Amino acid sequence: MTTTPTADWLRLDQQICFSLNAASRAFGGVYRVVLKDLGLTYPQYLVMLVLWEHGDLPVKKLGEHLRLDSGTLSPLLKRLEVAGLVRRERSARDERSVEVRLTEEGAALRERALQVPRRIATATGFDVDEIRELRARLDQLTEALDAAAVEEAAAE
Amino acid sequence: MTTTPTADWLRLDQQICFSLNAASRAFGGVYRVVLKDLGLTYPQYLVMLVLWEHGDLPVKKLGEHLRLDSGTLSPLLKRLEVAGLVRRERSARDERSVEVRLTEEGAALRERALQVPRRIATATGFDVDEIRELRARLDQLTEALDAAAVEEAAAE
DNA sequence: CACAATTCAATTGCACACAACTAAATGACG
DNA sequence: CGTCATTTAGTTGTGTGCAATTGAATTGTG
Repeated sequence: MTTTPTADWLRLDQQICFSLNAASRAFGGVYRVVLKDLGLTYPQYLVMLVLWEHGDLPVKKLGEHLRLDSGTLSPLLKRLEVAGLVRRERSARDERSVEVRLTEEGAALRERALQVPRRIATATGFDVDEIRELRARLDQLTEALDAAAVEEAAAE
Repeated sequence: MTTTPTADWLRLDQQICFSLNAASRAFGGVYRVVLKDLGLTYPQYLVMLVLWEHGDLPVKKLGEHLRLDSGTLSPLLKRLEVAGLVRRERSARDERSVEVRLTEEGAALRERALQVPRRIATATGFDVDEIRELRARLDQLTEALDAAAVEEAAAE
């Protein structure tokens, strides 16, 4: 409705990306505290979530669920292996593929993790519906941004 | 309305943090493309935004605007200095402090950066009001999370 | 079967983010 | 004036995140 002067577009406090970035790091701070007893970082926790839900998976599939590539996952999985939570085994059927398997200890950790999402949800100060609403918005945003990134890259 | 079984809280697709993380990285992807001609990364762009808006600042103040500490800013500012966009000079009044100053080149870059926010805004697929709404939500979220992190940490 | 294209994980290099620590400078207080 | 707590950058170490490359294994095609 109001026309915005071009220079104002540069004002930091109008930058949606900055708010997103700040929220993302604020989440990181809460997760750091909450996950400390589990001995997990936030990305490691995400990997464990996927394994708990879907069972053993090759690295590739794991990456698809998390939108992460092997450059990120390889060292992360090695740390989880050192921690005794997963094993990595070459697939017999396809020697290129590496299966990530939960150990007993890794599977057992799930019990202690059950309380995490509720603690996080409480920390947001949002109720379930507000969280759902925000999630939908963010997913919509991600979809649009991914599409735009492809277009921008193609325009080079 | 519906009571959610505890186990479902662990389902990845319900994780607000995951959506936020995904959106944050999707933004990163668009910014990477858009900022490539400017020779800036996204965090470097944020630093330049602050300097363009507020003028020369000590590292400390810069960090307060961006919620970043010297461990992140020091190497980042060195890269901006190598790129010729800023100078870092010990304050005469307080030898502990380092003033970050825009060079001619750094100040000039602002002209080329003016188009960036609009390209980003277009990439989101949201109109101005939707962006404002989402920003408000995210800022509210960040505030709640920061407060919760302090409480959780204090509860140790 | 042979050979090119593809797939997949790992590695390398670069750039954050943040905790913990160091070191220098300042300021407050006795 | 001297001492000590505080402030401020910088450094180090760990852990992502991603682009680019490598190398091995597989698949598709003739």
